[in-house]
Amino acid sequence: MPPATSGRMTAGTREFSRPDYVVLGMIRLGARSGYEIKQAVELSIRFFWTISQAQIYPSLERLEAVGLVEGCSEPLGKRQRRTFQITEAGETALREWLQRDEPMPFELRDVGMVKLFFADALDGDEALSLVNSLKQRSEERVATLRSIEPVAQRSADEGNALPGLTLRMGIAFHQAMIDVCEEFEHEAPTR
Amino acid sequence: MPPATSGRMTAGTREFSRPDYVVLGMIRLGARSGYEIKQAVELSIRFFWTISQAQIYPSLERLEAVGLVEGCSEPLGKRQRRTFQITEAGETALREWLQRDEPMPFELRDVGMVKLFFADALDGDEALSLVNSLKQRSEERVATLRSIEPVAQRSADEGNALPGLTLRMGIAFHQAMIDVCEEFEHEAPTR
DNA sequence: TTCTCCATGTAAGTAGTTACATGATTGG
DNA sequence: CCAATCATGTAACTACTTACATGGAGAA
Repeated sequence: MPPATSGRMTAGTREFSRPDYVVLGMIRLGARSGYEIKQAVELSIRFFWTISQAQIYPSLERLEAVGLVEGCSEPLGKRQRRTFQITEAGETALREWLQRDEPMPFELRDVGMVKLFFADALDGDEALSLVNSLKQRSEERVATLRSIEPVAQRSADEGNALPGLTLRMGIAFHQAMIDVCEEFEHEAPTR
Repeated sequence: MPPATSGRMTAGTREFSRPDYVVLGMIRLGARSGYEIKQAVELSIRFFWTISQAQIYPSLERLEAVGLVEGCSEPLGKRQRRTFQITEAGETALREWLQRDEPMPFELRDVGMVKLFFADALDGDEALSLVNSLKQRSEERVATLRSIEPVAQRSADEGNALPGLTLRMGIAFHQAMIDVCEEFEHEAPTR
């Protein structure tokens, strides 16, 4: 098996890392500076992808070096600022990536579920309280996701419908977790 | 804000990392050697937690050093082998961790959803084919999870009911993703 | 003046991985 | 005898992260 680097390939096929494409995609959606890209990520895809500021600026350099984005110095007053636009080549590269047939691992890392898995070590009521805290966690998540819905609606009106779909997915699978928790709460006392 | 190390704390409260507790929990459930722990993880919690072999042996050393597990040399023939059992102190520490009120981040990292988020850059049919591949991915996942159900049933019969709950959650939220994909497939042509 | 926001850049650290090394055992 | 499995150990690396540094702008 070839080493599974999480993005780049040894050959020449896949020149950019996943974070690079995220940066590229956010520029396409209108984020101009590195700062705005970070903000855009926090406002939108943070529930299934994160990126730290420290990654963004080197990534922008790489993308600019190969001409997928075009940077230009646009200071606000004396405050330095580099803004970026996606190029034709950038659009093409992004679309190529979106259509590329590659493994898309669904990576979940959840201490909550791990605790639940081991929770037979607890007494019944203690386990129930863990289930309840998991349910609460998902309820809170559903609430914050629902509060984003108007934003997604606006972006849909502007021709970007798919962000709304990822939002629906987020809501749907936290709702699914809530349902399982509730089923258990009803079964549990009669065990 | 204190540095958010993903497990240990600077003070003395939380002496062990999350992987340490996973190792401890697996020993409690009957995994004896480091090798068996790795296998147990792959057979059970791998969909929401992973651990590499290289982490396990150092972790076992730490746990043994503080007396949460008791190791003993049990070679099979001339093949070296150290087996472990959980101690009273280990059981207590595990239960304390399970009940500990701490943040339980639900960390999802999914290129599939990222692609979907950006997929308005594609033509309608291209986007549909991405949605379809996401749907397929979840269908496959649901199928493999369903194939584990008998194993979970057996563990439930032996008094460990909660692993089955994590399994149901896994099935439920991949089913939820399938549902959203299908909704979209039905809406999309009429957009 | 002080706080928050805008904006960039980087050094140091961490948590994890892969890859490799070793070697016994079992089954075809 | 060869491949797969059991079993442990570790060095090198990767993909990030946090923390810190700098400084202008606007508002209270």
